Amino acid sequence: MKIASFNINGIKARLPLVQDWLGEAAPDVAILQEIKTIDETFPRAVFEDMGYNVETHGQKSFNGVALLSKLPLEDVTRGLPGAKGAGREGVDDEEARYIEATVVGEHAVRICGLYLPNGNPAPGPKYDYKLRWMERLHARAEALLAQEECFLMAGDFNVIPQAEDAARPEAWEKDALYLPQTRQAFRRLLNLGLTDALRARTQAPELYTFWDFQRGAWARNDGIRIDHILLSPQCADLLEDVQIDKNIRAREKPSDHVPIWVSLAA
DNA sequence: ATGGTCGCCGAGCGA
Repeated sequence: MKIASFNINGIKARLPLVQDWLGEAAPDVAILQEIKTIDETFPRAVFEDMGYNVETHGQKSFNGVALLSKLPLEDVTRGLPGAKGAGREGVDDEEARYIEATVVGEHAVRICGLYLPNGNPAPGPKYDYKLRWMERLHARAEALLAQEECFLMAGDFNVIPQAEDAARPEAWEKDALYLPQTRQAFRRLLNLGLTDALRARTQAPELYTFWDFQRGAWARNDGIRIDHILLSPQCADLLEDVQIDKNIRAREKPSDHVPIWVSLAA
């Protein structure tokens, strides 16, 4: 089972690219972030015509996540539990950043798609929200780990885990993506027993998933690795391959992120 | 130090 994550930075602007990529990469499951639209205007029929089941958790203009799957998406939940002032219709967050569903192939895999808050500027209320959100994600991971089943958390974590995950780490020292507290919260997630799929397979440097639109970052390969797929122990047992589709960044009208995917014996 | 670029939508914010 091939499972891919891609921050598309707006589905309206990215539809041709996403269609081309899905046709070529043919993931069984695609986890999308920053759809930047409401559920009603997400072009679900385009993906249904390509053989995908579609579940979205959108909002107007910002954020928004979606799951596409060739197999049925079961037990879909929207929103990360634990927000202060949780409320509307079972959704636990003002910002649409989290969706879960189960896909059943040879094994059942719980898919957790997430768009973690950027957190800049730090310090400040946005950084506080990011750290609280990471605590809530930690709690959700603990709850899922207690079930001892196969699950993965994938998406745009907005975390540069280590210096080798940035072309110029010194440029990020005061940034919410790389501050010590941010990286500690990410390590705490891994220390629960989750596996960073990419780092389980390679320690190679310069494996980036994001290049800023500004300053010719792509042309200079001034990238960072902030899109991650974390595997539960039962899921890590099934890991066959992990890759970053770097070539997608060189296309017409690219996103600033590229896809990352795992292949599981599931 | 600043500005540089995108996408959302139709001004300015978020990244």
